[in-house]
Amino acid sequence: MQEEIKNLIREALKNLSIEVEDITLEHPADLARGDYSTNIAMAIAKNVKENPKKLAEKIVAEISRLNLEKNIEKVEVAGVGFINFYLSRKFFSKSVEEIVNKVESFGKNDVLADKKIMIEYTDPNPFKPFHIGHLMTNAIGESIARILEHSGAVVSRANYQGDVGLHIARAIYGLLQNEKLQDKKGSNAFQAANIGRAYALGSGAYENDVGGFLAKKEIDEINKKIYHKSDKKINEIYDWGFKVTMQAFEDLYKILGTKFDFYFLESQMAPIGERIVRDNLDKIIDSPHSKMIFEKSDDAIVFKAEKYNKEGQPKLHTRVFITSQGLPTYETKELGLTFEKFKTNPEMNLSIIVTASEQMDYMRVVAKAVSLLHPDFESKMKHITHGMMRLPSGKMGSRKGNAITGESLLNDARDFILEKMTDRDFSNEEREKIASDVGVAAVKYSILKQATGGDIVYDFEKSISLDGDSGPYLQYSFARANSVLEKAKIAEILPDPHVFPPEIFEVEKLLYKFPEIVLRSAKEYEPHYIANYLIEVARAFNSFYGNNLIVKKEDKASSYKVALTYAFTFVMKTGLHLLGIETPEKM
RNA sequence: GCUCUCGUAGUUCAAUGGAUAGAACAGAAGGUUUCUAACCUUCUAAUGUAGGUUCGAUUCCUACCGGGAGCACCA
Repeated sequence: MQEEIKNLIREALKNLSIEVEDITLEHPADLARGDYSTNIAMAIAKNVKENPKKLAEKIVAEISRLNLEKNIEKVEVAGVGFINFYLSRKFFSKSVEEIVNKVESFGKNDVLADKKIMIEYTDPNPFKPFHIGHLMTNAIGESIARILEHSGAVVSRANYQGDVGLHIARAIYGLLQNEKLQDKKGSNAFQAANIGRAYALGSGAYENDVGGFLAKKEIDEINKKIYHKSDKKINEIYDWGFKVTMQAFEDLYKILGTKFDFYFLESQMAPIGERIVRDNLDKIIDSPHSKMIFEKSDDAIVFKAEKYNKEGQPKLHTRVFITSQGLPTYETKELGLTFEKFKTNPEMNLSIIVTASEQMDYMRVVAKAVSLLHPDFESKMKHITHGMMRLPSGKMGSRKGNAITGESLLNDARDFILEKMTDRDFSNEEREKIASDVGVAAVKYSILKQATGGDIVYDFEKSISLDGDSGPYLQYSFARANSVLEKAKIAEILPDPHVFPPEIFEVEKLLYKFPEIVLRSAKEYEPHYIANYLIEVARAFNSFYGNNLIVKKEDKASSYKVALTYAFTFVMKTGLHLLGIETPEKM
């Protein structure tokens, strides 16, 4: 449609002997101002030395002369020189027909056809709680993965875990201090929660160790034992703790709707990265200034990235890759990880990492090192960052008063929804499943409704709120629409997009835009365009629902309204899927 | 100090350089013998400050003010 209108404009301009390179065509913010709009008259008015409004009128006259396509109802000049296009009733009924025929493939595009993309996200560490930041990364990563898939990409999901390091020593210290926490009965979540408590215990002991550094010393000792696997008892605890916390994460992924294809462990990436760093130590790379990548400095191996700073690009700084103790740092592991990803997937076109924005600066340094070592990779790496979950002061803690973890938040959301569902007639199993899906929707939506870059002020009450601008609102609209369709089946009213009524419903003016929205989300790696769009569509549908009786035998347009309702459910279902949100048929 | 980010209704968020800055929550007023009221309808209310570029700026540039993050052996 967009191209059709552009060609029409181009033709009209040609008749007026005006040449243009590019025509911008957009949707006016207000539906009352038409379905498409162009600013072309204003843009070229200066060059042609004509009043923009008069020019716009000439163009419109020309377009009208060209015989309007039957898809366009009318064209008019508005404001200071905009040309607005109003699409015809027929266009909208055809778009409803298209959606009904395509079902859930409506909205797909092929800009990334056959591209192989790996996306790494979530990255919780074994022995530590899955906190709300992981929830945030997971929601964003999963949604982007699905959006890219909808654009034709072959996506693999990767998770990267810190399976060695001080955090584990702290947890094991805690477990040794309080053996009750080593309870091996109960669910994975229960055991993992105990390990989380042990971690908090060990962490506190490590940091507040004023009495002669006993705890600190002991934890450092445990750390070495973990590294060398030299202590049988610690090995046993480690094996159990690793397994049970990783399994607890899996249980959460299942609830969240994520399935990873690759797991990378820090301990395995370390030697890979270390070899790369040591092999390139003091090596002069081929560059006009004969600069080195890795060099020694105060016994450590560092990368003085600031040497590569360029005007107009983010400033880089020095990072330590191998400590003076000879141990690889996070940067080296990340370097190893990057190379390992490309090695595992030689055909990979793009490697995406999703993390919090605090990691932005050193990831840039790592990326620079990678691209100096392997220039091919430079354009194939993308780091997507998101803000922090900030808590409004005085509102800490979950409903049960504990610290908020990802799991407690999801549980609280689910319980809150269960309370709301008392009047509905469901089996226990159904009820649990629906409450879980709606709870996940509430949390995910509150993360995905805003642009990924910024912080999110995390308000528990609001995040599980079901009103207005929320995930459950979207699901509710979907469930309602389904209910209408059930009724239509019973009444034997079949959908028919051809018998349309004269009036055009607002929801129709939104549904056909879905593919454009998906495309934009894919290009910008931004799920929130879809979230905002779905709210608009849901609102329009709820309004339609409120003002029309859809299933009504006597109404000739009933079968059209049923078709429109089907179209709405398909778009909503697909859109929510792209956000990583389930669509219960009933709620 | 340097770098990166962000400043929009009372609050939490939108707005590919365009028209009357859009929602939600909170507040005010209505709506249920009809398909799920987790809903609908109506009202009140905002671009940090000062310049610049432009026909036109919330958006781009500069300075300032204010919040957040990062800046050598933690991840």
